[in-house]
Amino acid sequence: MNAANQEIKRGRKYGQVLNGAWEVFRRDGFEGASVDDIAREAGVSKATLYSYFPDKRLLFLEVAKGECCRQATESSDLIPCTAAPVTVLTGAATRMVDFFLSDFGMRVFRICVAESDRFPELGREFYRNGPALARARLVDYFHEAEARGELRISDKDLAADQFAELCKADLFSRLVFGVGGPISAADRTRVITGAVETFLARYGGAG
Amino acid sequence: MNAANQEIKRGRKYGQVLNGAWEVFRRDGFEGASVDDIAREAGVSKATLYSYFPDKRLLFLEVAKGECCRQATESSDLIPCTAAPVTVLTGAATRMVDFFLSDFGMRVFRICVAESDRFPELGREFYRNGPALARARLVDYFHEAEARGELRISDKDLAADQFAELCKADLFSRLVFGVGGPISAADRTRVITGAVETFLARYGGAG
DNA sequence: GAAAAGATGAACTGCCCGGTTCATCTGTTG
DNA sequence: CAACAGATGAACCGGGCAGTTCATCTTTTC
Repeated sequence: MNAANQEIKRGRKYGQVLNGAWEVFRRDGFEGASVDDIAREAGVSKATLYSYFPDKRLLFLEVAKGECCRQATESSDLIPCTAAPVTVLTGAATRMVDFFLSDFGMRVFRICVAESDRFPELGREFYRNGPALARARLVDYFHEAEARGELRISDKDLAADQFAELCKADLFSRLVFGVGGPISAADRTRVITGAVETFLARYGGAG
Repeated sequence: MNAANQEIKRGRKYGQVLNGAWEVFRRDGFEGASVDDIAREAGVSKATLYSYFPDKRLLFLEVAKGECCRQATESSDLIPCTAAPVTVLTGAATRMVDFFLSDFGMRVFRICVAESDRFPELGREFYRNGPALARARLVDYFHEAEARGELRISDKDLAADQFAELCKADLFSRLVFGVGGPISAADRTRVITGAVETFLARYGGAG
């Protein structure tokens, strides 16, 4: 569709290469992944791989871009925003927690951080059609809810960011630093309800 | 003092090596740092370096451990906890934001994330004498403040985590994903006051 | 000042990896 | 069947890096 794709030859095994590359990249990161490993994982010869992609770096960018798009379209299912704020916010919090506790969310985050020097545009790309979308949707909802008198928020951008951060309480450190053992369903509901309660304590119209 | 230190020979240029290694590691990460670079940066021959440390991995662990300890002892200056909650919390928030916006905080975080596969114990070590200390101090303060009737918190651990997360709103994403340009003093105060206000809206005794 | 301990630097080994090449094989199309 | 494009794999190149070695130089110690 765009210029970047035109630079890259397509062929029968194009998809195989992308899938195998994503598998190895997310397992080993950019430096850790060897092109031989990728070719083996994709069930493709190294020569074939290099006939599609000029080098490892572009292959990585293509894979990451594809995954971000997939993620963006996948999570574009909206919420019914007319329900009570507790309901809407709990749903949003659940989806956010599910995401960054997911295998995918964690791996992408890891790679973004680890490769932020080599691929600064990668983090921006991921943010743009990931967290930024969620944030925009939240802000939209805040406007509607405020019009209905359900919420009262002066700095809606900050409120959205605060809500997202509240959803990470406890869980995020445990994941990133490997502390506190596996995360149970009870842990998740504790954090989610806590986030919603704290948020509504500040911004709830009935507060 | 402990077993690990006994395994490592000391010598005149021991400190030089550690300093140079830290410099290169925090600049280039673990994989990115070459032992030759470290030796050059430390003003020491490679042979000398290897006479102290059996391999690159142990050198890295020693450096990271030392930095974590230094950081832990450095930030052990307590807060006067009898002031009004707004004051105490604003002070705490400022210190937290300063930390994870600092060069050091960001680099250590990056390395922890990037090297979490190779060095899972590193993240735990960092958390133990970094965020965990701050959290414990906050929880202690919550107990005292609650006894004075200034705060009302049922789940104090969760509250401490929420407060820490609130301090990261907006700022964290911008740092990690390289979005939204440099962070101004106004950005910081906006987030800090917002965090304190939201926290007190939920847990403030006078709320 | 002499012996011992430590430091030097430069060369060297072995390994891994990114990228290239090429002769050969396979599948498709007319 | 013939022609052709794509796929193959194995060998190869060049470079970088971890780790070793060693003969020589410097510093400490007595």
